[in-house]
Amino acid sequence: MGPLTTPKKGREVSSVDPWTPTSNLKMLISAASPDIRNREKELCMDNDEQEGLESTQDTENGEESEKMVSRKEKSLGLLCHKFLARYPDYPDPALKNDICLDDVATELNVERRRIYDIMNVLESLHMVSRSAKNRYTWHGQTKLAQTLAILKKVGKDHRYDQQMQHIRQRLLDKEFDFDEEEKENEEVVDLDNGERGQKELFFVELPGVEFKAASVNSRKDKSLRVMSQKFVMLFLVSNPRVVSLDVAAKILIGEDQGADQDKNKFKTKVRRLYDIANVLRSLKLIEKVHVTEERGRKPAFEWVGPEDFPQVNDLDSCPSGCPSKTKSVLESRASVDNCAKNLFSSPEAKRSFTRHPSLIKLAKSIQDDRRKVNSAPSSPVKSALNDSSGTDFPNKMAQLAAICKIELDQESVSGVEDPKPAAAEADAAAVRLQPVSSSSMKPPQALLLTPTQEPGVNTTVHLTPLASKPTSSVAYVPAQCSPLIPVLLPQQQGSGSYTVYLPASSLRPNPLARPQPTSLAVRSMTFEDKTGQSPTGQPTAKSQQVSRPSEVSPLASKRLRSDSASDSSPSKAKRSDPNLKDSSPKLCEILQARLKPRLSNQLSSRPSPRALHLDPEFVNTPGAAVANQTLEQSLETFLDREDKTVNSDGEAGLTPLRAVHLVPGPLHTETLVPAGYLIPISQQSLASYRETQGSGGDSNKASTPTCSIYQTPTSGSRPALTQEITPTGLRLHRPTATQQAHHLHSPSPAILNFTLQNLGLISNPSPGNTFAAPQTPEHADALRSPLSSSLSLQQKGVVFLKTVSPVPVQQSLSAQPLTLINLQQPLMATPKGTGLSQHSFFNTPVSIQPLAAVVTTGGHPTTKPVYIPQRKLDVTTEDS
DNA sequence: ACATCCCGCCAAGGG
DNA sequence: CCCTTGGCGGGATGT
Repeated sequence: MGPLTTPKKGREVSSVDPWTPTSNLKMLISAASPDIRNREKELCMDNDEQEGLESTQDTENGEESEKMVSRKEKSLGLLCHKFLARYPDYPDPALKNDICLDDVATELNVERRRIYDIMNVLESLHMVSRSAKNRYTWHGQTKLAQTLAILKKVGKDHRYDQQMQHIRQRLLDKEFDFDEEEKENEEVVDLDNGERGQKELFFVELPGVEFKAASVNSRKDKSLRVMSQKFVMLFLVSNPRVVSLDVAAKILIGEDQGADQDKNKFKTKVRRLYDIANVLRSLKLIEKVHVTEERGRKPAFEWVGPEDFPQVNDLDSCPSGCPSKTKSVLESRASVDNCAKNLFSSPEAKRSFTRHPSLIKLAKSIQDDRRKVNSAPSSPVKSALNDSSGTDFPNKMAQLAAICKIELDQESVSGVEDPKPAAAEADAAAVRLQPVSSSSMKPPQALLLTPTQEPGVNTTVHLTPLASKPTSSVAYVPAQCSPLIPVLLPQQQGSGSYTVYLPASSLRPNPLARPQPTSLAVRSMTFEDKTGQSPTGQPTAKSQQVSRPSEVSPLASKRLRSDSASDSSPSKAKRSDPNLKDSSPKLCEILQARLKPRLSNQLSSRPSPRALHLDPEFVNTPGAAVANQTLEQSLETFLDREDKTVNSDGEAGLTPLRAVHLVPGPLHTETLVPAGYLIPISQQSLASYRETQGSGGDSNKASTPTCSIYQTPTSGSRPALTQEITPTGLRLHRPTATQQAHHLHSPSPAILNFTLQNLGLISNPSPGNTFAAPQTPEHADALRSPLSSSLSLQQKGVVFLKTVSPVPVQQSLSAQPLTLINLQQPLMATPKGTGLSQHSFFNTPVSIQPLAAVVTTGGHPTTKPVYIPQRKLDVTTEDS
């Protein structure tokens, strides 16, 4: 109820008044805290002295007074507020919102260096983009939803959630149980690591935003930018949207981290995280909180931004590429070129990607670290965290797949192809609709506000169909499920595609050595309610827990083995990488080619459609040597891999249940990803591939072309939500049923496939997501996998966030907490919620104690699985 | 004593 | 060579 109302309100409000964070800020600033005003005054002018002088004793001069100003007044967060106040949240695309660093620095009266810090994080969210030397272009939140969706997707692909779990566990273990379990875990982990070496990703770009300045290209991988994106990803993939500083730092350090340097590195990383966090706070995307464990409180941040968006799917929808496509063939071309450039620093790229110097540096450092860590043959690694090298590969593949999907969507849209099955259509519709519904979130509003842009473009074709069908209902649902469900991004400006740069860090197959636990260990958590309010009661959700190492280990080991077997060894992976590289460019071309005809007339404005960048290092990976394989081969490999992985997962037995029930055939469906790839193929010599795949991998695909595949995720996601709601035990059965029910419209095999995919997808989305990635080798999760989705849900459901602010969002519904929560969050995102929060925030200018957030998890009755929450976590706002 | 994180040195890269 | 970027870590400031 609360949630519902909230949303409505939010929407209403939004409808009435477009949500403009900036505007709100401005208003708040002007109206609210004097402190802020003072600061502004100081900045802007000199006005007089107002009370602001407080700190200063005498203040002879305004200047001096400023000097006296407490450090807080100079905080990056405050500076960022000031900066944000200067631009509209949703700038008119038509206008050129140019930002001159010099001017800003002067006006804000700060050193330039500080502006760079802000710009870097804003850039990581694509709120600005460097247009030229001293110049940035302001995008505001126009692309925020899309960006977040992508980041979430990428984060999941990289299994950040798992990594976090591992780290947390590790920390806990160390703290608690030092030895035994740890060792086991370590070993397991090690194995996993060996298999997967996870790669780090580099900067994720949006289609429309790409780096404009050539200069920029070279440094895309800069830490602040990338770190910021990673940091955000952590929030987006974690169940309770709470990320503790130490965990984040460890993950961001490069997974590896050796014990020794760690300390220094850790400190530095933490410093940067604070910098980033301050900006994100000013953006109202996160709030500071404290996680309380038995041991003590740890600083942490909670995501308070929009939640919803869909994953990659969004992109697809967004991609509406239509517009982009339309923009121009030229652009596409250009984009392609860019892609190529990005991907390959040098022409030689194929063979070995050249790294940018910076990259090299990173790689080195990373490698060094890893070496240290790994040096021990069986250095412990966290299974979850890392992924085997193979994993990395898959991740990349996934990214590519995502891109492909997007493109496919576009194609389908433009082309109208689609033999989609009804179900697929429905799903698609849902997805597409979502954007709108989702719009409850910012994005939608944005759309409303600025109809000009996106409007027509993207949706034209897509929307229509959707609308026709289930629109409202469908849309609605998604919204609820939002978290899991893929939502289309409202903003379609950008094409769906995004570029991901992978760092070389992952060079080693087993990158992660398990970090040694630092003093900071985090515990797994269960959230308890602190305030008595645990929401309505149900309360108990558990946060996740870590599966016990011992338990996991066996499975993990199994999994690993299976994976390895399936994977055909590292060599394969290596090969694939190269292939990918090759393929990616090709794909781009292909896509473009396809698009061109359709696009024929488009506005040239559209930048590149999408580019994928794989990390050069990728190439470097173990074998490094790479032969060029044809795209086809690469694709095939990729597909095979996925299949295998999938199978392996099944083998793992982790969650065979799901797979089995859902679909026998469907399993193949996983091919979703593959499908994406397939698409590209189709263009070239696609047909053959598809067939091959289809026959070999999935009959489904063949039957349901890309569209179905594409959609699948969406539909799947939804169902998953539902399922999740249900208790664990029931879940399995139920979910299926529900899903089916959802899909009832069209029982076609395609549907089944979708369901399967969905399951997989679902699993992915779910925090636990053990399952999600077909490829994931890991392990411990495996146990969870079946449950994982449920757990995650539970967790979600369980967790209640309370905001000090009136808004609220806290209610948790007993029945389907998740849904509610999701809604709420979105609501939060919605104007009202935000407004409130903002108010609070603003009121307390500098220090910000925005909302106190309390996360409580109840006991978590349901979790049967191994993953029982071991410890409690209390999150409290830190105001005090 | 510890958490935060500002400040600004200084290197890298581009022109 | 100069200027823009921005990594990085000392050490000040807040709690």
